[in-house]
Parts: sequence; C-alpha cells; structure tokens
Amino acid sequence: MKTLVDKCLEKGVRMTDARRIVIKVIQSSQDHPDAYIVHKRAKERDPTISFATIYRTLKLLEDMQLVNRHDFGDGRSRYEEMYKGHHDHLINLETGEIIEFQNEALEQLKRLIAERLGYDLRDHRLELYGIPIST
Amino acid sequence: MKTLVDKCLEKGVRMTDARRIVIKVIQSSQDHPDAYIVHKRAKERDPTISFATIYRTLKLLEDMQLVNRHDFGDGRSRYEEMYKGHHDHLINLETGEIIEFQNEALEQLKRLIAERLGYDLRDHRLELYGIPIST
DNA sequence: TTGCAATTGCGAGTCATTCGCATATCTGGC
DNA sequence: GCCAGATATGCGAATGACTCGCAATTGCAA
Repeated sequence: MKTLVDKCLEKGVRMTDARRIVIKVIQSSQDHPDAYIVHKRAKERDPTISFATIYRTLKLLEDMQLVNRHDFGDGRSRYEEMYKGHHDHLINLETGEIIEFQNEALEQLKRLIAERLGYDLRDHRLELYGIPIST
Repeated sequence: MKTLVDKCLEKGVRMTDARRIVIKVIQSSQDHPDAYIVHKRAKERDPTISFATIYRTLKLLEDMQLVNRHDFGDGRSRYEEMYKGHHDHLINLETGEIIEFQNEALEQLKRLIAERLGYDLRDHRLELYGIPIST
C-alpha cells in the first residue's frame, strides 16, 4: 500500500516539508475540507506555511489524481484524498453534512447514458441535496 | 401557457424594462449563457443596462424558480430558463458543447438512493463529462 | 558539499459576483 | 392621469476565492 508521498516520489515530484504537511493533512482528514481549513490544519504542524502553497500543493495533487476537488455549490472547492472506489455525495441541506455513497447501478447508468449520446464518459459529478426524513 | 413575465406579475414582482429585457434574453437563448453573455445580449436591446442588474435579475428569477443556475466547473455560473421537465447535462470536453438529456430511470434511482440514506431529495446535480466516441 | 532548478512566502493581481448609495422608475390609490 | 413612497437601477467600490510575480530558500543529484 503506497502512501501519497511514495506516489509523488515515484513521479519525480520534489518532496518538501510543505508538501509533506499538506499530504498529511489530507490523509488524516475524514471530511471534505476547503482550502481555508486545510491551511488551518497545516498551520498546526507548521505555522509559517502559506495559503499560496496550500493552493499550489492541492492543485499539484489534483493534477496527479491523488486528490479530488469538489464543488458543492457554496462557492469554494473542497478536497479529499482520491482513494478506493468512486463515490458520490449527498449533502444535508440542514446541516451541511456530507454523506458519501456508492451505487453500482448508478455508475452503469451514467456510462450507458453517455454511450447512447455518443460519448465516452471521462468524468462525472453527482450530488444529491436533501433534508433528513423526519420521524 | 404563462410567460415568465406573467409569472412575475402574478407573484407581485415589479416589472421593469430591465427585467423584461433579461427575461426576453433568457427566453430566447437556446444555450446556457453566463452572466457576461446575458449582459452582452441584453445590451443589444438596451445598451445602458448594467452588469449589476443582470446579476440581480438572474438571482431574482433563480429565487422564483423561473431560471436554473448551473456550474459546469469553469468558474462561472450559467443560466437557462427553467421550463418543462428536469434534465441533466453532458459536457463535451473537447468543444465545451452542452448536451441536455433526460432519463427517468436515473431520476428514480436518485430518489431511491436518497431515501435509503434517510433523506428527502430536494435537489440534485448531475453532469457527465465526455469526449465523442470516434469511429 | 555544492549548484541550480524547483519551491516557498509574501503581497499584489484576477475574476466573478455583490454591495452601498444617490438617482431614476414603478404602481396603487386618488 | 398624477403623486408618493417603495423599489429598482447604474456606477464604482468591495468581497472572496484563488493565482501570480518575484526575491529568498530549499531539495536533491552529482
């Protein structure tokens, strides 16, 4: 099981303190932090790390397909480690809580629809927004 | 068949020249224009109309559920009249072209997934990104 | 250990969108 | 039709997320 650091080294990406910290933050986050939160968490490990570096490193990791960037409609990007299988998100409109889910039937349907339209599916984005069923 | 203007009047929304123009632009657009394009088209009808008014009017129409705002990941919002049934979008990664599609099985599946997770589905967003299948 | 290209922190710059405010425009009641 | 007051407009400035330019620092290969 390779770590993100291993994967970076493998691709010849220079491994700096700042990058190690951002990677650590991403790996130990179980939620979907935005850049501001990532910066806040990174500063706990090194108070001198800058915002620009957070953004640059997140972009680097995104380009390397090691991190996923999501836009949940609140005007800023949120990040999570790209690990295991694909999953989609359901956003609780009352609390902002984000629930992850996987559904193979859904994935198949997406591919099928794209194919019917004459396209090879390269990426997709699905978000459900709901409120908890009361009772 | 009520027009957007009718629907606005019905809800007691004051009908101004600027709003009539924005509505006209939205109604006669077959694509998914961003605010800049809406402004450009609106200026053809009244060169003095301002950007702020475009945004304010689009927001008004969005709040009234007469216009849909989409974010296709390029950093700006795109607008379309909210008419007929719900549909999703497939974005051609090579040309940026946007294809609309509807799929009832997909809609049912979305509702089912939300329900299983204990949520009442209030909104959702699905975008497929693909490249044309070459033959 | 050294050299130099890659990376960092900083502050300034972008870009889409929103706001504050003075002016202009609606619209319901006469 | 006309008026008053509430609303909407245009303008430019403000915001907020993100990116860039640059000088100083740092990683890493030889």
